[in-house]
Amino acid sequence: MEEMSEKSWTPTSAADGVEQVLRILEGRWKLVILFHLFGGKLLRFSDLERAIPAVSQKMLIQQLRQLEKDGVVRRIVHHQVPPKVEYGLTDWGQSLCPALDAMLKWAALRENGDEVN
Amino acid sequence: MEEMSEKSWTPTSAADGVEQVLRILEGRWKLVILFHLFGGKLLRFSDLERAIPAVSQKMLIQQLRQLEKDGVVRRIVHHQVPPKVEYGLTDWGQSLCPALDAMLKWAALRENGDEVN
DNA sequence: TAAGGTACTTACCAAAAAGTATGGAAGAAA
DNA sequence: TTTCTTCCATACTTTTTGGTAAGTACCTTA
Repeated sequence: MEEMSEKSWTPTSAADGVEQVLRILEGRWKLVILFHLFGGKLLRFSDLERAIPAVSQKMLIQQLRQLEKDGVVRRIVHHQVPPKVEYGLTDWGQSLCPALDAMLKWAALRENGDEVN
Repeated sequence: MEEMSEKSWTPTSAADGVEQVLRILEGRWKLVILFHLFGGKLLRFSDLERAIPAVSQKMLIQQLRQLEKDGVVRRIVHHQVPPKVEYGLTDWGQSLCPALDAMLKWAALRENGDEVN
């Protein structure tokens, strides 16, 4: 368990790889959005507003757009009036689960009294 | 593979958990520092400066201090003149590997032509 | 006495991210 | 014609983060 993946990384290239992921995930509201969409759920813009009351419309759409651009979220437009737009995860977005799980497990290690020094 | 860990998470609590991890990892230089310290290496302040030429002293010490405060990095002071201070990872810091690995794997999925839609 | 190496501080400025407030399009229903 | 719903867009302000430059403390060696 001394290695990272199968590829050979330098400290810099590995850091770059992880940073790409962080850039996708970081942003005040992205994780909450993602966790609301996991499990194949499709939510409308207004559903997300209700689910995350603290977010402003500007922030919500901004984070959704970035997630979409990064290929994590997909946008389904129904041409109706009033408008109906649904948001869901792409397959790649769904496949984030193991990584997030690993982070939660790491965070959990802390409380479990494992010596940190 | 539909669940997150063994615990029951709400979208909000899971997002909070992951965000705690992101807050530790995010910061312009933290990942590079971490990847330089992986494998039990002990590096002096000046070693890190040389290893990461683009970082300023202010930034380097700032990121190190934050990592230390978060329990990821440990600081070993040798009382000498000129000063000698070494930095290394804590056990918990080392145990970050699987999580970072999962992120690299996720990033790699993208190129592998797996349909994103 | 002066110069130098190591590990920092501090003051100051710029850029990026987040938040607030308001406005608008597109029709359908009253 | 006015109103209503939904999904945004835009201008502006505040907060956070990152960066630059300079200085400091300590003791050693020449």
